Amino acid sequence: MSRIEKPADSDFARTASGAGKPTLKTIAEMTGLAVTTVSRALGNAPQISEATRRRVHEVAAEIGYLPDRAAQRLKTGRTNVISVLLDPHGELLEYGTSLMHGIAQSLVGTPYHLVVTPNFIEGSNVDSVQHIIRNGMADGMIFSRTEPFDPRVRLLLEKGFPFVTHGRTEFSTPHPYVDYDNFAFAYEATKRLIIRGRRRPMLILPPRRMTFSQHLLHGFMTAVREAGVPYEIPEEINLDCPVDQIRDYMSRRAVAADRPDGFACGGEVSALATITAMAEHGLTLGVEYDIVAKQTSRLLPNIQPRVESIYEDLTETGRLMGRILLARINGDETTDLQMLLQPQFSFPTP
Amino acid sequence: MSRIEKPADSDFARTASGAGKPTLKTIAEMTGLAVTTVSRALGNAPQISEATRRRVHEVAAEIGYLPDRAAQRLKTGRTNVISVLLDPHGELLEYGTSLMHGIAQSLVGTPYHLVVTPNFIEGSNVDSVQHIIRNGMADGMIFSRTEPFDPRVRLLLEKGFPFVTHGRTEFSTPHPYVDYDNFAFAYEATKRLIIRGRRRPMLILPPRRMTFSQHLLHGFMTAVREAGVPYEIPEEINLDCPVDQIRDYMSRRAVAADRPDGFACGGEVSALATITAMAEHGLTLGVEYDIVAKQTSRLLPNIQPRVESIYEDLTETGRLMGRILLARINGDETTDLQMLLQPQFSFPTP
DNA sequence: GCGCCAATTTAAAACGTTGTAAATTTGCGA
DNA sequence: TCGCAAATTTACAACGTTTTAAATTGGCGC
Repeated sequence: MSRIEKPADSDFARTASGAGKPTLKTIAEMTGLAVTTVSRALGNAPQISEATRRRVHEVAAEIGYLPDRAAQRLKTGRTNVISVLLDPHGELLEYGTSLMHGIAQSLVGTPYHLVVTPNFIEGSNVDSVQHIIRNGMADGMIFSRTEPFDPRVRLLLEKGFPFVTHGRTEFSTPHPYVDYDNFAFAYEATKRLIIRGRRRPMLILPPRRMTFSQHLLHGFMTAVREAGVPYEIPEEINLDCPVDQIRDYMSRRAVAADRPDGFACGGEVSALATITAMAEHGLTLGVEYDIVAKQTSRLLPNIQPRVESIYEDLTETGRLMGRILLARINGDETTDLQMLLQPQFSFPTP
Repeated sequence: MSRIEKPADSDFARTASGAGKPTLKTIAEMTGLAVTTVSRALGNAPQISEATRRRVHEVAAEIGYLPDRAAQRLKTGRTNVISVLLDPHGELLEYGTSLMHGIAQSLVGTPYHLVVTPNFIEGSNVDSVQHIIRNGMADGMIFSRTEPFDPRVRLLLEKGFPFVTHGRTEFSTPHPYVDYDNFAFAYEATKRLIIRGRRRPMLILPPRRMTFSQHLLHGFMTAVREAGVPYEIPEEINLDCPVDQIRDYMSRRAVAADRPDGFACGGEVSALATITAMAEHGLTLGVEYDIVAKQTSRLLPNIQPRVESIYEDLTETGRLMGRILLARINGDETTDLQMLLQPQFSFPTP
């Protein structure tokens, strides 16, 4: 009994344009050379004569030859793949496709492809990493939102697998990362609030487990202590909370006797939620309170009321991450492997 | 010619970590079967006895065998790759990673990987498609923002290459798509503006060349004609324009004698820009004018002033696109290949 | 013209999988 | 016990590339 044939099985591979793709053999036949020679010529191996090297390249270009990824991968064990771990929170506003665009840009002109890997297993994102390493799914890996002792980083370091993180860790072994100076951001943001006369600043943090939460906290605390003002850091909410939850919390705080009058927001969403909550109680931005927010889109400067915003360029971040990862994969030790991007202030500090 | 028999010794198995990834040969040696048999057993081929089929599966599971993608791809010509064409405008707010998340979700549990392909060549996005088809880079393709006679679609249809678009075309040959009913959106949005007493609605369109621009226009015009009110459709700006350009335009229109008093916005950004521009001239949402906007994030309902918004679920869209594409690749003709998602109104039509 | 080393080119064997065709075993009736 | 088909397993050849080792060519001094 023959297997139940899939009806039409989109047999693209067998028909039409899928077939007849030029291979090394094609070029070999056209030039009268051996396949091996063609391979070496294209790989610019040293022992090939300049004449044949050039001829092979010419023919290859003419017929639009492109090496078969599968065959190369099978033979060499190199995948030419960069894996991006898709963040469960990436669906939210904060993380647009900017990072992805940046990474993709850095890969143009290289043989590397960008493969998006969702977290297969809920919660335990180490398993995705484990899976990729064990099964040789990629030559390098990129991910975000690191924790001080991020188990993913630990595993990758242990295995010696190339990677770059968006965010730092506290491992003693250094590893490649691109990060935003969240200390500087929080420090500057808070200082501006204070300079404007705000006397009870609030900082809205991301989930505590993430490294950059500490950096923000540190920056905020430094500014607050320098000024000697009281402050507030809500425990109940964080930047990953649903918008309405943040708004509700703010709404409750808005009516308290000791309500905060300045907000350092780590993202656009929390800023908007705050404005909304304040407005519900007749409080006006710039009058009863101020906000300084980090923005990753170009959105905030264009809404009313005007929020002071400090920009984080995620596209550039992605570009750098890609570049660093490629260098890392190529074993290039000369490139800087760690980058700390400075906040871009719309206005100079007063 | 007798093969050198290794006794089927369980110690032969390299159960431990690292170097040697298990292959069919590993399983063959462990079970004492031939590689071919193991392959068929794992593929649930009919002529394998139930006993061996089960045993092979057990061993495979035990050692965590996973077929080598490169080898499979090389042999079968199938790549197990879905290519997503990265939109040059995807970096903007409107298109978050929602679509990507949706697609990725639909691929979980399948052997398919999601490869993000940027437009290599500026402007001419047909070349990316051409490249993917010619070089067999993927088994299927997904992209957005179709035009009525989109050259990408034409090419893909011609070549018989599996794909799904986000957006429709006007080709007579039907092709798989998932689209949002932008006619319904624009019609409803405009009707609501009119019901609220607005007498000069404005519609902000995406670039005219895109199919859904026509749909929006049609929906808007239908509502406007039914009501017999004057209307306005700016030529100078579109949804892809930078935020400040939209804001400036709105600002100019706000002071005109015949200023529009109702806005049907195809996205969050244009809505915010409009609010800002109006506020500059002392015009208040809900008093001098109204907005009904399409939102793809959950942002708008949480800002102040309150914009009436109609939701488009891009994650669900991505999920559907993935599902349809997989069905298409498998030659499954039973699945609906075209889906038109209806707008989700926050409130029922009065 | 010969020998020999260097410069080129080449054949053959892999990488891990699947398809084809052939070989082996099994079951069962005569 | 044999024969013969059906059931099951198998060997072998690919897919397109790179690597290893071997073969061919060329140059040059004699």
